[in-house]
Amino acid sequence: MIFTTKAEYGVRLLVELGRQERSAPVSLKVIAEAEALPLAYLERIVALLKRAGLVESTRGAHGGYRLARPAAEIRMDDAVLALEGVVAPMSCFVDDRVDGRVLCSHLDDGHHGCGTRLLWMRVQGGVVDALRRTTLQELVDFAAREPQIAAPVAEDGRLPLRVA
Amino acid sequence: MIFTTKAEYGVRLLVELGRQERSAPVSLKVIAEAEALPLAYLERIVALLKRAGLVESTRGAHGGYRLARPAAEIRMDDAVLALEGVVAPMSCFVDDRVDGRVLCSHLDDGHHGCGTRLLWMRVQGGVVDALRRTTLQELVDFAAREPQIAAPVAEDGRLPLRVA
DNA sequence: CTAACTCCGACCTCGTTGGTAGGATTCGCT
DNA sequence: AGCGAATCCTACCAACGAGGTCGGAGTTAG
Repeated sequence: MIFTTKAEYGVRLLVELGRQERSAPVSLKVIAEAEALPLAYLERIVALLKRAGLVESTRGAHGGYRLARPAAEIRMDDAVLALEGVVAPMSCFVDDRVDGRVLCSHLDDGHHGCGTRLLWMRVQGGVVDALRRTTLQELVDFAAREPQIAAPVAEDGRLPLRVA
Repeated sequence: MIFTTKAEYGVRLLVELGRQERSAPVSLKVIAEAEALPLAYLERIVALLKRAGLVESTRGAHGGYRLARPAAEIRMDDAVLALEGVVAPMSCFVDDRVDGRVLCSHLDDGHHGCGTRLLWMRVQGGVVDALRRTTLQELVDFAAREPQIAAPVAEDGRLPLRVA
């Protein structure tokens, strides 16, 4: 699998926040129940988003989180970067920010250059591209008009954050 | 990291085979030394390529491996599929071959559909696309005209498979 | 017959993933 | 003032997969 649950849960969390665009802050407890995710784990994940400036928090009673800026201005490459760290196809890919190029550390290991570099660069390009051209707003809209397969609302007592 | 060393080593191995297009079979030992990879581990990796029909083997003395078809006809999506198994961005992605669609298992978990599906589908599309439009031949050519950073030939006693 | 190979399965070690536990701290409310 | 709801923070932990080793058995040219 390419991404871990950090990305999965983190993006889900962002989508939930995106539905309540800029209203009162939403507590993690509510989100955890709505998405059926472990609260304690979510706490650690949302910390990543906060450090990246994608999310704001207010502490104390009736506190919670909300988006730091409109969903349309949150690109998913920022989100995933914050959640997963650098997205690279192989461990030998280091992004050296000096000249902005991504290079493969196998280059300097003696023999002919790493024959796989071209491939991994294309793959990484594909991923980064897909992430960058997707905004949180799109995901929110997409989730909203999702076809409901069955039993749309909570037969197990869970509450959707919002019905539509 | 997106891919494991299986993909890395496996593709490297294919590139090495690609350089000797259809000559006598090359033994793993030679490749292992040329690429500085563990022989025993390579054995298991090449088995994956063989099962996928990308590589042929001849046993016994002076045996070894060679490409089952011309490098230009080997697409990297086949290679990576053989090496890594299905490439999916998340564990919830199952590719059900009945109708050819890729779907997310979170769809049937009650509430509103998985808000992240659109994103992961785009990402997967980007990866698969990059893999499919890259042939082994391209990698062989690319590796051949690699700029040598320094000390091109073996100061540590390792032999390049071919000087080029 | 033996050296050089491919083939195969069991085993092992280490780091990461995905959590949990337990507590501070900060605030609204009464 | 004080309680409860929330964010914050660190430490801990079990399970799993990644990456690799080992030992051997089957095959074949010289």
